[in-house]
Amino acid sequence: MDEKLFQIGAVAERVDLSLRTIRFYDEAGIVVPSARSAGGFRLYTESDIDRLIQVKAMRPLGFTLDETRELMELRDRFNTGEALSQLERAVLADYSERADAKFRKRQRQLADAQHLTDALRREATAVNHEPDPD
Amino acid sequence: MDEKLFQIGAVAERVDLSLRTIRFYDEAGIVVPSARSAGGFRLYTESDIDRLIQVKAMRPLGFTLDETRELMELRDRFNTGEALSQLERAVLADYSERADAKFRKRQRQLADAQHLTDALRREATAVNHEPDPD
DNA sequence: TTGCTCCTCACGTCACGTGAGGTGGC
DNA sequence: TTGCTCCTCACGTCACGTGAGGTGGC
Repeated sequence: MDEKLFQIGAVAERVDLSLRTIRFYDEAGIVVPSARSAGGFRLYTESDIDRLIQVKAMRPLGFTLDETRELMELRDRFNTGEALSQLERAVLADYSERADAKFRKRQRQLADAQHLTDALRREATAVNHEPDPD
Repeated sequence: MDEKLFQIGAVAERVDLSLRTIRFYDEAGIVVPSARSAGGFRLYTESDIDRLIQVKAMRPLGFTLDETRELMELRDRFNTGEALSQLERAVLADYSERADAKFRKRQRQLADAQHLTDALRREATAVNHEPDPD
């Protein structure tokens, strides 16, 4: 295959995650690099990097890393054509519903945050058009 | 004034924050209840509750609690008609800009999360329409 | 008086941040 | 060989969660 491999620094820059976070995801078994150099450097393939991007995208949903790992494993097995048991399919469907619910919750929270930033902007604008107190 | 006062439990239910979080915001000086009962119970006014709602709305922006407290203090002083110094007005404007930037960042992150939930929904739907593996 | 609500420690947790000291590789 | 990149501990941090043991108030 002779696949292109990336060291952690290049990966961090591409996906915009800290080195610590990427190492942490390795330790937690969420995104384990496909290879290591002779000297022990983590070496990531394009598909490892895709996985990191997926995991990063999940973060706003507020799943724990344990949940994230379980979900990623199920999705991997589904996307590689592996057959899932009845239970596993139910678990996958449950994650999907919970993800939707969490997404809608974040959307509401972000709408509230927007109202706040709007109010803040009005205040900051107003205060800088007032006469100087000296 | 004879203002209506609320115990922490009623407040928690109204604003949908945990008792621990509300106590934590008190300890951190972010939302300190306007009164205590003779027995030491925290007693919140409507305006205390408004403050809690504002603080809650700020959370998705990812400011630290120290920053949140500083910003709330500046906003309070502005909204009660107090004059702000040149420096304070600049700080307020800076918070406003940072809040906008953080908001837009969260918006992008949430859009990424939506793509992920969409993909997940497709997978979960597909897997439950496949033939049973037994 | 009972029971539900609240109180203050104080330790635990989750997802990392931040050095400390040491090695790898173009 | 130099310097930049990476490594593994390991402790720190932020925003709370979670009991433990005790008191308040309709």
